[in-house]
Amino acid sequence: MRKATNTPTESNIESQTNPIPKLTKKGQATRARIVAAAAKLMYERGVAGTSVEDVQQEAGVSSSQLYHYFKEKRELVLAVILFQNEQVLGSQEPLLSHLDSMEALQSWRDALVLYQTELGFQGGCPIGSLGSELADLEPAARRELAAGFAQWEMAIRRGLRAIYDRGEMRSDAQPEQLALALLAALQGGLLLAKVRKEAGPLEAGLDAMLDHIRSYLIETSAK
Amino acid sequence: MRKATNTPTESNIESQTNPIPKLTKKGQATRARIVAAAAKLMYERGVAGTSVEDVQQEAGVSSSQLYHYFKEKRELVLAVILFQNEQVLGSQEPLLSHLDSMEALQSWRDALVLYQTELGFQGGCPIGSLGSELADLEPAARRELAAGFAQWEMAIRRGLRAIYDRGEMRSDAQPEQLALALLAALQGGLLLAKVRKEAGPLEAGLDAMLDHIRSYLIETSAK
DNA sequence: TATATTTTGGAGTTGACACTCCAAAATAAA
DNA sequence: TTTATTTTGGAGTGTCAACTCCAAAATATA
Repeated sequence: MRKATNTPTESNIESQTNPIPKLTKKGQATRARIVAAAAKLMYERGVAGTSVEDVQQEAGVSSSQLYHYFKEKRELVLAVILFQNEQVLGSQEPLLSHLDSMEALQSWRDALVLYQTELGFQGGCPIGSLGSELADLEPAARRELAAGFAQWEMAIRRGLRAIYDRGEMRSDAQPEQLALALLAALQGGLLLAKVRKEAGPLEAGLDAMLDHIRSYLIETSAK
Repeated sequence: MRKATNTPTESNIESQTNPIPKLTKKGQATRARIVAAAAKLMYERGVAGTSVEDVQQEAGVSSSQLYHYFKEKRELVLAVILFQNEQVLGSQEPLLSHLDSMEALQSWRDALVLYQTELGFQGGCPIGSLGSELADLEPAARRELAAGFAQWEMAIRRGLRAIYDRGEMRSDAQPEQLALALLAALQGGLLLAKVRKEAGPLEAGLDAMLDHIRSYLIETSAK
């Protein structure tokens, strides 16, 4: 996205209200291919580092095709954000939907660390990276990214809340705060791991936060 | 930075080995003005979103001046990173160099939250933002950013270590891990706050981690 | 003061980028 | 089958980006 060039229309509401008005099965497939290609490239190179032409090549479509499905690059970026929101949340299922025990939290932590290690600590979190780049530049993008984080936070919160509601946590624990703190530690850990190219920060952040959560557990062996 | 255009030279070592070979007093001032201008713009718009021409205008210099002091944009970016490393660490002094009590940690936390609130949660951490954008694209930049984080981590670590060495922490505490975890929570909190435009995530992340550190304190009232 | 070096002005070059256009092919609707 | 709509190909277009060049002014050095 080139600074603030050619930006005649500031409107950005109508884009996601009716995202797919009338698309043939073939059309939907093409559109999906474009979004997936854009998501991949923007994850690897950032939004500004990915040209529309790059996306065309990666998806194997022509210029007119891309602009048939997306009015402008910004609209494609919004579609990519929705795509990544689904991907990130989806790829953590079913772990994410059952974070209602210390064992489940530990498994989730292990899976995250393992996955990032396999990736070589490249890319970090798709939502986090997009957030860092776009939050102050594209209000519409910021909103969607915040929604993605909120979904994520809620999934964690539900798990902690379940533990709390089962009476396994001291009453002075605040599952909501802990969930948000855990997400923050995760995001920070991912960022630091990406910059340092090592698992240490991610492990330290998550482990400390899990330890902290553990410290609120009641009796029944705080394993 | 435009994709991978005109990138004939991959060498990037000689740039910071001898950063300021022979510069007049006037020359140093001009160079400093350029770096400060670039740092400001890149913090606000990202590296890719800031053109060399933008920097020229902001600093009030001509094209030949900028390219007299910096061989290419990438070299300017490296200078900006060094600048931000100093700025970030420097702006937290003297708080950062005396994080050797819970009270000091709390004051530091309060200052961070207050500052971000005043900023309207824009920009986040200069090092973190640059890290997110550049870590996977510019190896030299990644190294400098990692060094900046390391300095930061060390400052925190020294504080926690002092508490530990005074015997005020349980012996099973790991000041090194806690320091890194605290930095992760801070970075994640900053990122989430930037995306959500509210202090909540930053407060939750830091408070949880400070609570966790507090839980290691021995007797002497865990205030 | 004389000479070497650094600093500056500003026009110019090359290429990439976001986006447009128009007609043809494919598909759906009637 | 006919007609309307969607999908596609591919060649533009204008702008802006990074970077170059050369000579003049300012400053340091001898």
